[in-house]
Amino acid sequence: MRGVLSDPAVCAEGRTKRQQILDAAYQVFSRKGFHRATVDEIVALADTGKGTVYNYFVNKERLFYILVRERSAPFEAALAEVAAGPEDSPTKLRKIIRLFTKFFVDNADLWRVMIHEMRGVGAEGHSKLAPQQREKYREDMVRIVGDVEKVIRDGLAKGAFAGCDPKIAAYSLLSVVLMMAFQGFVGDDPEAAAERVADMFLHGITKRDPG
Amino acid sequence: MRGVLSDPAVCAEGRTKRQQILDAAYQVFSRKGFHRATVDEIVALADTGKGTVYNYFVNKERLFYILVRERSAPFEAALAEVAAGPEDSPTKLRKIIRLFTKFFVDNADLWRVMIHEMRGVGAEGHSKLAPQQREKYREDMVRIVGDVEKVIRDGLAKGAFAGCDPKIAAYSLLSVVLMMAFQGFVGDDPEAAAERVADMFLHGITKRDPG
Amino acid sequence: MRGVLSDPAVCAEGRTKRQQILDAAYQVFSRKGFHRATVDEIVALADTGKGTVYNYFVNKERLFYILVRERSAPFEAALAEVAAGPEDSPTKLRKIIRLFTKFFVDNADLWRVMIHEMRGVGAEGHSKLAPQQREKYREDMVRIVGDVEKVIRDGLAKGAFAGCDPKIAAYSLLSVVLMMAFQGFVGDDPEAAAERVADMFLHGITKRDPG
Amino acid sequence: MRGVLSDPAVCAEGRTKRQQILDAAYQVFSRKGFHRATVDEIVALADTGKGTVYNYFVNKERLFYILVRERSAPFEAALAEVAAGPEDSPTKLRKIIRLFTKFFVDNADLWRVMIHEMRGVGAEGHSKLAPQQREKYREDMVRIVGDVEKVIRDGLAKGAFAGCDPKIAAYSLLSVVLMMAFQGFVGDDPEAAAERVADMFLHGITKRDPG
DNA sequence: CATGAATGAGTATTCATTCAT
DNA sequence: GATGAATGAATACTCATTCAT
Repeated sequence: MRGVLSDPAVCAEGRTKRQQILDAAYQVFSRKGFHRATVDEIVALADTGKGTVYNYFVNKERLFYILVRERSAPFEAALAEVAAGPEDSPTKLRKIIRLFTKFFVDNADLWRVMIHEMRGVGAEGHSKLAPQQREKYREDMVRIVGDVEKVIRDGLAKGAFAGCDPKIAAYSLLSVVLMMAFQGFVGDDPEAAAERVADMFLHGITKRDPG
Repeated sequence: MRGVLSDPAVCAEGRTKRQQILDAAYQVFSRKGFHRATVDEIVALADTGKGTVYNYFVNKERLFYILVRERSAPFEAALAEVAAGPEDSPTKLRKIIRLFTKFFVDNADLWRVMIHEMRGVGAEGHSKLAPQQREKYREDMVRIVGDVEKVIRDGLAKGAFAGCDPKIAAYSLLSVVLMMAFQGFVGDDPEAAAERVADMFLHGITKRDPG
Repeated sequence: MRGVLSDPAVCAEGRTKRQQILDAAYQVFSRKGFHRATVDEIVALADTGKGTVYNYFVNKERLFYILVRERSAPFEAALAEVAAGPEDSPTKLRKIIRLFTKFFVDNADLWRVMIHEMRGVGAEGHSKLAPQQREKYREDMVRIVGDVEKVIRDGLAKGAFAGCDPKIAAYSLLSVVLMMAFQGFVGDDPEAAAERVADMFLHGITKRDPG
Repeated sequence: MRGVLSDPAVCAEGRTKRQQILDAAYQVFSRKGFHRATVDEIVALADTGKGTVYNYFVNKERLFYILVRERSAPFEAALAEVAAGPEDSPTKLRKIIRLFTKFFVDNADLWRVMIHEMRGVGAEGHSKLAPQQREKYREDMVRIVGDVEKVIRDGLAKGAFAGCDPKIAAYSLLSVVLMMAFQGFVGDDPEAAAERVADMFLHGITKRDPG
């Protein structure tokens, strides 16, 4: 048997058809949203045939889901690692905000589409997505928010944080970073943007007495 | 001007056909989103004919826009009044958060759909909306966020707030309240929920020294 | 309200859109069978728009079913009338064979398609038809065959017939007449063809002693 | 000719790839009909590759035709033998009915599909089959029915039968046996079923005077 | 010969919009 | 103004067939 580099379906450019399709789908879904994205457009961008898409993905819906999951996986892993790490809670939270920010710089559009499609992370809603498919999104989402929530809950227990509901705080964090990326407020320096959000989040906007 | 009772197309129930359509559209758009909402369903709910919709609104897109605008108008007015009011900045901000929260309890779904359709408040995007239509949404949005931004900028100038970009802070506020409503975190007591957000927003989640 | 002649959807030619579609569907289904018949072709023949078909019929499957049912209804009624009539069994059977023959001269193709789609009158089968739809066909079929069966059973009880299973005989009758029509054996004189079948059916092909 | 064991593509189980495909095709075509049968399913059942099918058969249509022909060949031979045999006509006819019945117990589904595809044994029709392909089916069919027809014609000439058109009688016979098999009326005892059909066919259903 | 990844022509169905009444 | 029958452009998905390995 031949090595990976000459596996079937590996193109001259070294990307498999499957990857070409995912890359094209990323662009089209991000730009158009789920409904307005057409398989035809994805196919044209992927430089492949329509049937090929359906060889790799059972339907448009699954293509979208797998795209989101594959794009999110590295981020999810990094997030889990930080959440489980040894640092104190504020440090973890700053790291997490940096991770989120960097992730959303690339994936804000895709995520916004996903969140729209699942319509409120679990509520019965407006997308065509099969309920069982929506549940998968919800689970992925809950796992991510859950990591953040855990860090905040730890911080509350250890006296580093106070006066907030950890779940609400976690969702707030996510929504603010998502908004930042989405509005283009992150700009060229994600690190700086992350710091700004972290400061606001940790200390609020009220001026503190210097003394 | 003639009285309501002699207005054209005022029905027995005292609602004009136009209003019946808007009410039905609100329900359907909120529940289904823009794309999955069908004119047929709106018409069925409005207890009117399909053609009638097109007598009052040039197309589905404009119907949606006008719906959003009419629903937002009272809120916008109240917001502007508070923003222009005499109170100090933190008080204003708390009031604003309360207004937002109450508004979104009813309109979170509609707004989320709108924001999705305009895709990022101005960025070139995924909806079918004509660019000029999107620009209208953007203007409405900017006006609303602008009021909040002004209050924060005032607070910064007067030394009540510190260490934040007023525009980012304003958008953050909006995104957090929207998320709260959307996730069902507001519950039965919007006032309490608003206070929680205000506290988090003004003071952050870091534990302050009691001394 | 206006009379039937000026009802909406009544065309200049006096046929409703619905009827135009059914007429076109009859031709196309008869000529092409269910699968190879395309809605496009039906629409072209019916001189109407594609959407119009779906205003009147929920889908291609239901269009086919309703077509078969409406085409069969008068025949079914006549059959039931004869079956319930006062004549003796052989006379009834001859009348029934005449009815079948005349009916199949026009509808053999449609019926063959239907029988193929229901694949064996009830067995689990090869068509795409929803099981519940197939059950409807089966019921219609059983009702028709049942009328014939009853006549034969009566004849057996009254000593006019002998030596046959009434159900099998009924199905045999149907299959032979269907075959005759299908093979073009009926020709210009359905009455004569019916007599030929009736003779064969009543007396067999064995030569009887003249004495 | 080489022995079976050294034939190309003879598998461990002793069936050639070609035969595996035919066996699988028999099952799938019988169960699903021509259109709904997919090459994919046949391939899966045959435990072979998709391309292999096209090495042995030019296309799905020819695969179906060859399948029908190979399945029918032994039956055709036996039928011809009986038809050409020395017995008297009624005996031959009874034998033929037995042959038909036994054959259709296994092949009724396949035949019904074939007859549907050729749509009326020669009439211009609804399948995608090339006209020249349909002509082949017609020839096979005519040959089979022709044998039966000859036996009946002989019987008429020799005074054993009377009062029937031999062609119509032959087709009737075929259609009744096919129907019996298809409706599951044959049951566990094909011999008995054949006798029942033969009796009905030879003597009709009219009660004869015992005297 | 055997294989199965790639392909695209073909089809049912939806739904915003129009317009004659 | 009110209505709803008619329309057709748009779109996801299937599956027979090919061909490079």
